Amino acid sequence: MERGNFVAKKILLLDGNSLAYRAFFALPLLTNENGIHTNAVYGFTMMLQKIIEEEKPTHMIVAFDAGKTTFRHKTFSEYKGGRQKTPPELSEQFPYLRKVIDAYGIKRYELDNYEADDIIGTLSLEAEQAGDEVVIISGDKDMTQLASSTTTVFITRKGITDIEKYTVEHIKEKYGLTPNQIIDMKGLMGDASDNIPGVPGVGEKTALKLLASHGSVEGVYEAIDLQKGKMKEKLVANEDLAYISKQLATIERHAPIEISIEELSYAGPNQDELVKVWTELAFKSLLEKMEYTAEETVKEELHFEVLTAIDPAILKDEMAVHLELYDEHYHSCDLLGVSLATETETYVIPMTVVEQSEEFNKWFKDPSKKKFMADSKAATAAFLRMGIELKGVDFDLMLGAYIVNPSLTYTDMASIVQEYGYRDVSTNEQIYGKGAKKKVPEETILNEHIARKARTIWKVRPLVMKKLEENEQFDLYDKLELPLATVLGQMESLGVKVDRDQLSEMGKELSHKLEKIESDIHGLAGQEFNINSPKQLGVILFEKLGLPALKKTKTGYSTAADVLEKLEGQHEIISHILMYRQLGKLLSTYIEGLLKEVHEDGKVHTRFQQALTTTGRLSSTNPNLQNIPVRLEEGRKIRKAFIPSEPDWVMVAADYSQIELRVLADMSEDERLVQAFKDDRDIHTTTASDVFHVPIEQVTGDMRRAAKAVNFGIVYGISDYGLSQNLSIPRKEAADFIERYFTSFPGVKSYMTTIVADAKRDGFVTTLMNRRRYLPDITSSNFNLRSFAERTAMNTPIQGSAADIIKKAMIDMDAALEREGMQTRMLLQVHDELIFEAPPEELEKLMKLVPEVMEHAVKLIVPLKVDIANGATWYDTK
DNA sequence: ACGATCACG
DNA sequence: ACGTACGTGATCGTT
Repeated sequence: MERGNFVAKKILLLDGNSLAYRAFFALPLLTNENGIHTNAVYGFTMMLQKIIEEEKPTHMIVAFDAGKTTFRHKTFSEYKGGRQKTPPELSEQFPYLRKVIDAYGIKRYELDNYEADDIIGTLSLEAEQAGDEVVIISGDKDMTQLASSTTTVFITRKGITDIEKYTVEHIKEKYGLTPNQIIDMKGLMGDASDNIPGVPGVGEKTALKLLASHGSVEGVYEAIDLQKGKMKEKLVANEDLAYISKQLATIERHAPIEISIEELSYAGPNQDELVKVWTELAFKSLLEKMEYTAEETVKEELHFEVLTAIDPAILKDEMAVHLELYDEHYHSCDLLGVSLATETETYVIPMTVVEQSEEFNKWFKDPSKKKFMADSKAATAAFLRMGIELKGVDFDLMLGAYIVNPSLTYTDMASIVQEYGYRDVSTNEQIYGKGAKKKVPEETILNEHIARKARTIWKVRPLVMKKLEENEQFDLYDKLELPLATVLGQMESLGVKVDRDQLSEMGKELSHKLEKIESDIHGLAGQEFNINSPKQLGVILFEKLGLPALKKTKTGYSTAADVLEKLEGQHEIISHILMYRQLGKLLSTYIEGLLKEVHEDGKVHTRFQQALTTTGRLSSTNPNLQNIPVRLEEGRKIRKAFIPSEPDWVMVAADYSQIELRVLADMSEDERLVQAFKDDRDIHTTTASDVFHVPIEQVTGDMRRAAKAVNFGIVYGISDYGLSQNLSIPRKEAADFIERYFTSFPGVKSYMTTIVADAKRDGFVTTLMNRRRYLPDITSSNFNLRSFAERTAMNTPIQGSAADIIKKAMIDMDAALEREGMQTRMLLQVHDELIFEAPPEELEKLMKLVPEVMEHAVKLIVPLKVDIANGATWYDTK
């Protein structure tokens, strides 16, 4: 942490492909309990552990070869020819290898048309010119050509952890050559493994002898007359091959890489991620070793004071404040204590002291006293349980870190701050344990943990702020996410009233229906079995009843709804199973599940996850109130149980109409799409009319349905296969639809092309409010990974901008209700809609106010449109 | 702990 | 040739 800029860099450049091959062939073909081969990943990991420990790098990267062909193939088409295909046992390990590297927090890089060598050659040159110390690690001796006074090349011997270090001196000693002459050696002797020919008949001995007297390939041919006999013949006959071979063996040191040394800084592994991937791979010995070292980690000593009473003098204008919670269920869990920190002081305040201190409460709700926190929404909601108000939140560590990179998982504070190189705080798991063994530790341990958290916030805040500024994301963070946290905290605390009797009544009815359907199914099957078990159901349908198995999953037959629907005409049992599934889902998830979540106040208090999705959307848990049924009437009835919390009040629901397509219109500036929204036309019908070249009046239901699917596809990052699946049509036809769509909406097409190109150039995409998502796979040579990243590049700006807009609307709405002095309460957000409860006397005003505010949350080149409805229950807001 | 399934936008 | 629509969470059965 205290590492100053004056400390020299030590840069480790690893050749990923070469090392993976080495590890694969050096170790026996290990298989873990899940049947995955792991030897290459294991060997690579062991090597990584050792090298990090011994070399203590400040910067690291693992470079990979991209694709099958490189610029070298243009020179010599047989380059690397005759090489055996990568064994599948090794190929399957590459995804895990990438996961391991990511968990270590090490950068990965690959570049179309170039090999790992070239990336490393280019980076090492950059480092050399800056005077930095470099270590290159590979299994390929070619790399030794890169050695210099500041660069050492480590080549793995036999095993993978056994290493030979090639310095300039070592190369001189061993071959009598300079690093540059290694290339000449390859030119003369070739390299069987890369299918570099060299001069036939010239081996290492001869090559070294020739170079000793002539210095280089060029030198040998300038003095060719000094050779005689067979040797001269061979050399003369193969002069071209010698030069080509030399060229092939030369590592490119000016590859067009879009990454610089500065971006490689290495801050150590993300322990949580490492545990995850090692568990997946079943690397037990490494896991045990980590637990051992985790406890050994030495933290900087911290002095703090545990307060039994609060002297107002310690409460400053700016303080880090942390509320420690026993678990993530902050609407119900124990509150374990509060800590405060400034530059010089750290305090721990037990909850009993907090509760009794009027001074603290006053300071806490004073908006001019700036609080730096880690999860201000949790604190807002948890303190509201005790009737304590929190105002003046000026920093939120979790939100800041999330804005900087939404792709990371924010499990606890230790994992967040590790991203910023800070390690002086334990993970919650280390302090409380996990599973059945979880418990509150003795007071001294607990207090230190809590104290360290406030200290951590204070320490890491400037680093997060700097990142936000650098990325021009401060406004997104400060004007959007931070104020939203408070709004969300209040919404969660308010909760939504649930009519338990209504749910129980529906549950009874459903149970009876399910019993009946169950016995019907068993009757039709001729035996009893568990309908909920896809395995047992598969056996009944596809073996006993002999129905055709149309799709398979990893584990057996697929019995998913889309598969069963295709079988509906073939056996009476199918429709019963579909009905059983539908009703069973309602009963277990939405009746029984929901009832379990109702608190003593007769309300459900969801938690909106604000730092979770990669696109910027919220998510909702315990219970999830963002997926309450609506599409089918039976399910929709569940919404009758969501009622206002005051007598005679009403529920109000307002949703954005086609917000994602409007965002697309805005970003693509496609003329026809923009005009369609300006004219307030039905967008799917308009699309159908354009794509099928028929007047609006002649658009049939099926045409509109197809157009709607295409519009969805466009938003998702279209592919012909995806569309064909959705519409159950041949892929060719789907491709044709897409083609016609792009002809009609050329602006959309060029937007899609541009956004993917931008993502390739920048490594990330952005939304309306400058939210970022990094897409490292966009340059991958793996078709699947790359395609996925490309679709994400198209989808994230759309989905994420829509998320930005409704978040802004929520903040504006909260302010509007406050400003108008209204009693109406905002309760829920469901991605494109907001749900309120309101007293009847405010209804008329509200029905105007909400659309007004939502439609003007941001200004796009197309209008935003909001539909609003009210009723006695959520069900009735349609 | 994980995959299959299905609920939502 | 490759094989998937984007983003989530809860429940169930199986390992």
